[in-house]
Amino acid sequence: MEDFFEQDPLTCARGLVGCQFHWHGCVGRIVETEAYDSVDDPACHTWFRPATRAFVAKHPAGDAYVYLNYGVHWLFNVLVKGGRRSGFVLFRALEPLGGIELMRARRPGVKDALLGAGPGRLTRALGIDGSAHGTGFLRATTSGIFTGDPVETIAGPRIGISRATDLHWRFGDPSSLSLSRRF
DNA sequence: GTCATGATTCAA
DNA sequence: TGAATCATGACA
Repeated sequence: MEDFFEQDPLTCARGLVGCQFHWHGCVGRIVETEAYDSVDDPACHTWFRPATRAFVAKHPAGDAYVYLNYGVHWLFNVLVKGGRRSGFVLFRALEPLGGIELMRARRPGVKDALLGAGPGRLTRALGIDGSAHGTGFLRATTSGIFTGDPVETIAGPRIGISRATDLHWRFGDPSSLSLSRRF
């Protein structure tokens, strides 16, 4: 699966929709992603953060890039490099498939379909925080990504960014009930 | 729909 | 020192 991330970010982001994301006892179906290009994408952290450019240079494809957004929520990305272009894929939403009890325990009172319906909710449901940053989670035994059944995947503008809003680099399964927002 | 929340990075 | 930031939940 590591060579999967040796493509361009758009191909990776689109191809991940419908895949299964395993994370230390929990499993979810990825239903929403976004692509970021490390070179000519003003919305990518590499555009304005030297530390992120260093991360791209030092880490292999498939390593996790995790950071705290708005001082409140951890966001989970995967490094893409080695193909025609490098960048990141942001995991924005997933449907719980396994280990749901663990997710519920982390988010008391939240409906199952909403446990992973957003990039911040996703990390909280899975228990992801800064300790996952820079790890090669694809090579671990209790985490990884596996192909699932093919699904319809559509594209739309990325969410929450102020630059390059014309690029339709958000991908998702429009039939999912666990999207962070409707397409 | 509005609004408060509040860590980290980086430039000034 | 301060501006910017790939969001969420509570409330009306």
